[in-house]
Amino acid sequence: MPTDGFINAEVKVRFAPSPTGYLHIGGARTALFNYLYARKFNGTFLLRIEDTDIKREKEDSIVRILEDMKWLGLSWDEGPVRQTQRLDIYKKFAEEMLEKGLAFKCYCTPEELETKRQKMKDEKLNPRYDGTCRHLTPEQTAQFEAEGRKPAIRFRVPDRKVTVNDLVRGEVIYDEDFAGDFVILKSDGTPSYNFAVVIDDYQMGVTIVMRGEEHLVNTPRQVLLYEAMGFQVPQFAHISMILSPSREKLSKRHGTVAVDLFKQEGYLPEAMVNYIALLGWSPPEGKELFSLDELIEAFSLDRVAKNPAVYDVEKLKWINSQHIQKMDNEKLLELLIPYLKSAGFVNDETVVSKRETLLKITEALKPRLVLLSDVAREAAIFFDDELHFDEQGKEALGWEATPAVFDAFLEVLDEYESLTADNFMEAIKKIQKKSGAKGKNLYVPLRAGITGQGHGIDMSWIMTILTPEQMKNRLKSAKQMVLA
RNA sequence: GGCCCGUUGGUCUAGCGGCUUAGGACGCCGCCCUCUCACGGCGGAAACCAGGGGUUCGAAUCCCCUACGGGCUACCA
Repeated sequence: MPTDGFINAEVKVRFAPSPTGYLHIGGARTALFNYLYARKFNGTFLLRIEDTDIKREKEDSIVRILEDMKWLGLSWDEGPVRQTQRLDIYKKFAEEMLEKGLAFKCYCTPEELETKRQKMKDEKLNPRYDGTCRHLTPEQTAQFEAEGRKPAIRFRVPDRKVTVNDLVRGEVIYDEDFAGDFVILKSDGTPSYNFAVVIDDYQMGVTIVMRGEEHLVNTPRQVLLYEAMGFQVPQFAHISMILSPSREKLSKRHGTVAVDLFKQEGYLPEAMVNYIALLGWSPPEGKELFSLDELIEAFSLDRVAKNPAVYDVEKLKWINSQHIQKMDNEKLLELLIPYLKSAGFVNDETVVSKRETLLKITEALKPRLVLLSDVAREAAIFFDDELHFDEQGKEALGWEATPAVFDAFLEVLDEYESLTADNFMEAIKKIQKKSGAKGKNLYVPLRAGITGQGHGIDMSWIMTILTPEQMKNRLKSAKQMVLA
């Protein structure tokens, strides 16, 4: 039995989404845990698409899910395998079960079943298949066939208790009557979910079935199928769900839940992965900031919580900002460029020609970025030469010391080709001496004069990144404001 | 209705019978750093461990009941 703590090359896990839309953070977490487990134990990570319900659209959805997984950095070793490409396999196994008497054909129509189900509900009975076709005579079968009815194939569910041993939840026992004979092959020849998973997980050699809690109750049915067919039963690990802040099942109504939308909003994949891991798994030590590789190292199934987690965007934001701060400037700038471009601050040419300046801006702004997209707002003072005054900036225009500071600043600026980390303090001192202002009375007018704002990043950054020419122009228009 | 799973500050969680006056993180508040904002550092408020019964010398931790939340009960996955 593979357990946490030693390397097992036989470990094989899988992520098996159904292509019903996009990858949301719950699915992403299931994928992540599988990925972490596979990597931790040198195992294999299989990706399988459960697309047997042909009524739903899926092509677009599959593409999106694969892209999201790649973006998160969750690489898989096998697949994607599509269940729709394996339909004859399921059919073959279903027929085999028929031959062995483990299953039977059921000619009941969906309408008939629905009527019966409703009736049972009304009589406060458990709505389940009543066994109508369990013991059909050859004559009855012939009769139905003659009517042109297409049969579904149902599993003859054995009448006994089933124990599921779950790596997260422990032993869960189900009574003998927990389920009626359920369909394994629909009348259109496609397999039902419970049947297809069992065949697939068995044939693909999956050793641990790690999935969402919504599948826990399906598990005894699957265990029965494994045993009926003589397959070795894998281990199971059911991960609790992720709930919205209103404690409901997550859906688009609760803000951003789709992975690709987080990407658009300016979250880092490593931050997403870090945050998602913390929902339902707790690190062995106090540490909470992890890279993917560190997660692989630290992950273990026995620290996965049983209770559902409510997702909280505030903590995600914090984690995102932390990952941004850790990133080196070169890499961060690359990620920022798309946002700078769409804000109209840079283009293909200036990205190259002004690279040094852009790197300085990146470094200056780094501590203030929560989302990558914040750069559009934060970097505006460097690219937009028109002053947009905020309340404090405007107020500073009226200060007594302001005109003198502006004039001193203009004069001093004439003395420099450019301001740098080395001569910046010297320039400030000169302005101070000429204007007679110091401290707040010096800095706030300086800041307001070239950015229009009363607060913001360190003046040393602003004055060394902007050119003297830019600053002079801005100061002049600020002077106009004072006079007006 | 039945069957399962869950319930520690607003949120994520630690805790797996005594180490607990219940620890950490986000958020919130205050102080420090500082021209300001952000970062960072320090400190604080915030949980009668869902409620009630047991078991035990001793329970957030074990058992039972109740409440609440969720899942499943399909020819959805």
